[in-house]
Amino acid sequence: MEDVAERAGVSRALVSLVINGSPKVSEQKRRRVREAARALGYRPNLMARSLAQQRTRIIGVLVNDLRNPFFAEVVEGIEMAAESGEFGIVVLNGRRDRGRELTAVETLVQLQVEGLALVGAQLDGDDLDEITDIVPTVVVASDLGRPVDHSGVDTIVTDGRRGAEPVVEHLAPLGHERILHIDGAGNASAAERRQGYRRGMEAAGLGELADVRTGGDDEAAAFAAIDEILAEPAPPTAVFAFNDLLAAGVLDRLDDAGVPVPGGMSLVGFDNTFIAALHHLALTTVNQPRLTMGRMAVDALLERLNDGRDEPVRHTLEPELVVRGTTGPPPP
Amino acid sequence: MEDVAERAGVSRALVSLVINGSPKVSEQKRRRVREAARALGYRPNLMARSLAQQRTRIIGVLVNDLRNPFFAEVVEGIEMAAESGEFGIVVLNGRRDRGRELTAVETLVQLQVEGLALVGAQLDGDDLDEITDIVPTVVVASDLGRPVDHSGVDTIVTDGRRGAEPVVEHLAPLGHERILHIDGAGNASAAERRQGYRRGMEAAGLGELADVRTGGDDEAAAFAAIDEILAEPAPPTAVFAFNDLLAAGVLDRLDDAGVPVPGGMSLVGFDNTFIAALHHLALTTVNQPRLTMGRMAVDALLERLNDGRDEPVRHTLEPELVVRGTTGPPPP
DNA sequence: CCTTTGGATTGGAGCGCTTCAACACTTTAT
DNA sequence: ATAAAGTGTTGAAGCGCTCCAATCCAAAGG
Repeated sequence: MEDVAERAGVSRALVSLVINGSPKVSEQKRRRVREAARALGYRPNLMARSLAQQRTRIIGVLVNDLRNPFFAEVVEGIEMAAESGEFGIVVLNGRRDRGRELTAVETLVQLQVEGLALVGAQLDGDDLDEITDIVPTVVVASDLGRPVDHSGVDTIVTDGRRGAEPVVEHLAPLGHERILHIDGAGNASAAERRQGYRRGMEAAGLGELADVRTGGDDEAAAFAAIDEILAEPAPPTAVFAFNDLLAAGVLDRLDDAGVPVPGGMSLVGFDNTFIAALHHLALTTVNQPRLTMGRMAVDALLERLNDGRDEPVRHTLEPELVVRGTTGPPPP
Repeated sequence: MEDVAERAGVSRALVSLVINGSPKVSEQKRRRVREAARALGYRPNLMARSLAQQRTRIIGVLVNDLRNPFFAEVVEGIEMAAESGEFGIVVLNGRRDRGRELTAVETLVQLQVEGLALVGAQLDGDDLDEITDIVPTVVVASDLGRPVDHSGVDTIVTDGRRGAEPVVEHLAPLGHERILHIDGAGNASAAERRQGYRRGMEAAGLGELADVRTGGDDEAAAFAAIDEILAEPAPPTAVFAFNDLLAAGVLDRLDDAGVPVPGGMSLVGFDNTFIAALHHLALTTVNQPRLTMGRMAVDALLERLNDGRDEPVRHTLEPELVVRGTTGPPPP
């Protein structure tokens, strides 16, 4: 910067003004500075700038698992919204590991992010308590494992219960009674989806038959559960999986076992990722408005940052059942 | 930091030493400082630290499209390798837009990243020329559209030609002659894969029948091409798509048109993403060692950063044909 | 007892930028 | 003519940290 100033024959302060597009710089000097900067290949140091400016214009994003297309798309929504709000984002990948999530949040805070978006993170209220005093936080989730209750935290959730109930309401009238749920294990969104399933079963008068097996959040996590139920005397006629990835795993396993879908078994996923839409899977699933979730998350943060809002908001989005080809009447 | 120092009854310099784990601090003061820091909820400011230290320990990653599982996994490989090298990564998403890629690189440079990894980026030599003088760069690609030739740039590529040729070598013996390639359009990796296809066709004595249609890099990009060829008098009996996503789109469209796969048409993808492995697709495809590519990219950067290497390296990985269920003999 | 040694601690300069008050110079009002 | 009010421009302080050289202190050596 020194060099640029010298070459343009002005002070460092003026260079700064030019770079930040200040209106009160004469056209002449502006040109001189611009040219000097280009000639020298000058690039402002973002670290120094942030330090001096006491702001970074960065939103930190912690995401549960980038390999899951669902999260990738939420992040994309966040990115787009942040961009139009003149913010950048830094994405850190928790890779399903709570410990990693913790250090990731720590890193983001130390990076001085101005807002924090937790996408499907496993962290709970206690972990966040300290953080949210420092930086506005928004939790984006399919639903909340343990409800967050802190005035510094906004939440954007799709109502997992109201997403899961319709699944049962769709299956029961088709004639299914033994409907199994393979859950998301410790996943943040698992609990509420489980609960929705249970309520749905009860509402359909199938409360006694409700059955939940432990799954996880990727293809492989379903294998054990499927092998297990197929070996049972009265296997379920329908499976409701925690998410699309898991459902894809179920589908594979059923295929291996020669069970036709939906002829021999109906199957429902969750998230409505592009995988579910592939005709060869044609997975019945529950849609979540991913891009919208991302946008709302950023909006919530910007309201705090720009407009000074300081009471929390809770946005709940309605998930929506998308019926495709993996559900039908149970086998006779 | 001032506060911590005061509370612990030491100087700021000592606090710094404790935080950076310097060995020459008495156990007593170390404890005092640690405790004061905890009590005050002190968090070092990464920006200030980087500025003073003149290094960031950050590797910048520019990725073509995070929604594509292929790239997501390469990034995951990069992340893991960076982590074990004590580096953090900042991932920016080009979202298939060259302009965005350009600004993203600019941002990363201004962020003072110590290394730059371009994953499937569309930028070419000219764009990089200026950058690579400043920061060690590694290009990770399925292959190189235009070969990069700059002493500051390392490359990790899978040989697209040697990935594409075997596809033809697999299809031709099955009896296919009219083998179509739907390409990646302007995508960085498209050219070489196209070339591999052409050579394969020629080697199989089918040079005359080589036919390339414009595609892209996601599901939708294939629709036009498929509709087109299905309307022709002598449609191909096999399609080799630029990548798995594209292949999935082809599969969908063939499904719509009632063309059985592989009965009526054989289909091959590229990348061997988890989508291809789903039994219901069971897509024949070409594997690329994604995690390895990511790791090698970081290794290349670290060699420059830590060991001072300054000649470029070119690593070429061998892609591998994975035969699944979407290829078979052509219809009679 | 004084000097030496070496480990522990500290003051202060400096990293590259922003920003504010002060200044110099023009223009307009009086 | 002088004062007032703008414009442009600049010097210098400060952002939160690191790190070097200098200092301090206690133990060891003479």
